[in-house]
Amino acid sequence: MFSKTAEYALRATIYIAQKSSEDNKLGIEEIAKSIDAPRSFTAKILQLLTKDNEVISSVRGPNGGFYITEKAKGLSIRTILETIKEDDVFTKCVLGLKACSEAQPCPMHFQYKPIKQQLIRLFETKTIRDLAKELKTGERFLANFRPRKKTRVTK
Amino acid sequence: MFSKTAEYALRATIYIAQKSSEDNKLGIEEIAKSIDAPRSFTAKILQLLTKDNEVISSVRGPNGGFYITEKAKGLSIRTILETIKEDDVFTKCVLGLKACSEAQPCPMHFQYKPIKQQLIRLFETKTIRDLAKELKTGERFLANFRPRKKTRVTK
DNA sequence: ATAAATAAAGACAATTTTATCTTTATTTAT
DNA sequence: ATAAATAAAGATAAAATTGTCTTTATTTAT
Repeated sequence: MFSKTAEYALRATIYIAQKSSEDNKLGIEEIAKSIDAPRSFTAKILQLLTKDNEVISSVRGPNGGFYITEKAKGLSIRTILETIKEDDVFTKCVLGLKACSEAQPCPMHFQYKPIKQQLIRLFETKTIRDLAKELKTGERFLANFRPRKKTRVTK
Repeated sequence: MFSKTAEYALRATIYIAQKSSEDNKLGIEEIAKSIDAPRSFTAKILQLLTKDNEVISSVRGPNGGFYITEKAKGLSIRTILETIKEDDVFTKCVLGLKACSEAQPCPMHFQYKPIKQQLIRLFETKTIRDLAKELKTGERFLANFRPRKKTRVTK
């Protein structure tokens, strides 16, 4: 569904939102490791998202790193995808027809329409904060490996 | 959502299903033109789909070309995508997490799940024949340009 | 002021996807 | 049998995506 770029962008953003704050910034090393993505590539993607500090904020130097403001946490997941220009799913025809429209629908158009609308609704409704919150409960995961079995506490 | 390969595969298959029969085969030239796809690339993709004549059938030589058997027209749209290995949408995690599962869900998992299921249902339910039929009514389009305005019949 | 730590920027490289071109094999019609 | 028409196969190339490395700019702590 999404490109690697989009996947890493989403994972990184959610991770940063969960773990960071203005006075607890995260380094690229930690971020990349935590979301199981290539370090330098992730850095490049974050550069896109830090343009004008719109989605992600960053500062350089010691104790620098990435974080997300409370305000930015209110942005929708779709916004992340729009920022990196990966929002084709929401706008394009399933069959890739430029001319596909309500007036000149492709054979999938009307059947796909309600699904697409749900997709849009989901990605527009869900905020960065929402996803970060879910993650915090420990019932959702970003790490790409099996969790260690809960060590049973023996008396 | 889909790669160019998948888009062309779907368009070509639907087109062939609508226009061809065992004794009216279509040449690659016509197919590519009709679905607005690069000729040689489309040929390559059709090669994948004609493997074992499973989805699309072909014969070489004069009056040769591509067609789809009545039996194959009963195949689902998902089958086309599976044949060319473009069915990630139906199987992979939205965030690209290999470890994502019911037991270790990503933050999007449960919200995305019903949408994914509808997607699967749509692509598994719809057959090649269904889409070809819709196309035949003239109320659906594959061509990627605006239709000429209906010439008004004057007395 | 200097050194250290960090992200940003830029150049490059590898891989995958998309696309084209040429040659070969097959089939049909003559 | 031969020529013509077609798809199949293979080789190559262009473009896009994914990934890495090096240098630069910025910030902080000393």
